[in-house]
Amino acid sequence: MFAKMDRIILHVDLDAFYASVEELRRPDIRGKPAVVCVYSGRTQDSGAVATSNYLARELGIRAGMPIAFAKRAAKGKDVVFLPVDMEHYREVSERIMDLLEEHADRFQQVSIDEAYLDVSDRCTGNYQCAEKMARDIKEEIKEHEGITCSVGIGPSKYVSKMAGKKRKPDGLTVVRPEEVVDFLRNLPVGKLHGIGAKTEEELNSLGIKTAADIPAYGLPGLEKEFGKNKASLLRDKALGIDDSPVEQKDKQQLSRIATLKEDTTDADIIYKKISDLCSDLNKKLQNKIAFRTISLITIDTHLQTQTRSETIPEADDACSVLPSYRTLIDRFLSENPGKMLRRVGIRVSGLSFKDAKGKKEQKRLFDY
DNA sequence: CGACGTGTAAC
DNA sequence: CCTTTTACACGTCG
Repeated sequence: MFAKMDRIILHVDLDAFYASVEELRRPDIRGKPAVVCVYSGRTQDSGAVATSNYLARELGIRAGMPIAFAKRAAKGKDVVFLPVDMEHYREVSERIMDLLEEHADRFQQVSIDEAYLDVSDRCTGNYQCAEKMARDIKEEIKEHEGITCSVGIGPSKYVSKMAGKKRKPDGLTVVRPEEVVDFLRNLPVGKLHGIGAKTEEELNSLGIKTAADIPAYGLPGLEKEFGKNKASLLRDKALGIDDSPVEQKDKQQLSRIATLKEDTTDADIIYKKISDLCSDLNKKLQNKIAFRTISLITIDTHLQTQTRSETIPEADDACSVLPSYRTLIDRFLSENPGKMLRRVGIRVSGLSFKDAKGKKEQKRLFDY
């Protein structure tokens, strides 16, 4: 009989990634707080913070914050503000991900700066081995690319992710299977990966403050509040239960969104922007990805998002479906008379991948 | 059930 | 005075 061995999974998170990469090529900003920004281009300083380095975080400057707020926090201090350069970060990321993949039996990149490595086979259940691997990986990335990362090790993706959050930057945290419940127990629910502001608020209002409070509340009670599905999800997060495999997933959708120079209700202005976004998306599609559903995304002056979508005969060229987008725009406008839009976007979904001969292929969507 | 729209979450 | 991209769950409608 072969008992199913416990898995060992590493979560690798590149520290303050965009900022770290900038510090590498801009030695002059080292030792200073640095803020990497997405400028929206409508006014000076309109836009949001993509990443800040740890010195900037000490000033309270965090990802997602409006640039104008960050500037206020930086007032009088020597803080460097830089625009994002995604192309460059993607190059660096790609090289690092290639390094990481070498160390894994199974590999899953989850974003530009994060990946899971299943090392169960090569470490045969030995956490010492996994820890050594993590140190080797950290050293290798430091040596080859000059940046630090934080690694979490645990028996599942979720636990490794939570472990990694414990010590940053340049951290290494191991949570063994028998330690999982204790490790999570006293964490505030909002700290659990997958529990955001809304759910945190809802849990708190029930008197549920820490992870341990969740199972203590009882599954039936949770189900009344959250429904069967989410209730069991919450309980699993509290107890560190996660069987999801480390595997590269196919993309389900691709989208592009942009901020308008000025708020508008004008179909022609919107159409023009949509047409730009289609051209941009085509660079990604490369005539290799076909789609069956298109969506128009709108964000109004109050930052409320709405979508209008339509399933169409399969297409592989975003620009070729511009007439359908025009229809969606007109539909949206007639259903929302006078609504001022701030941002507009497009999305294609129902994707399938085509090979060189234009034939449909099964997997491989994640390559693009 | 498939299509569509919204909400939540994470980066 | 607030970016961008993706995923997924869920409610609703026909």
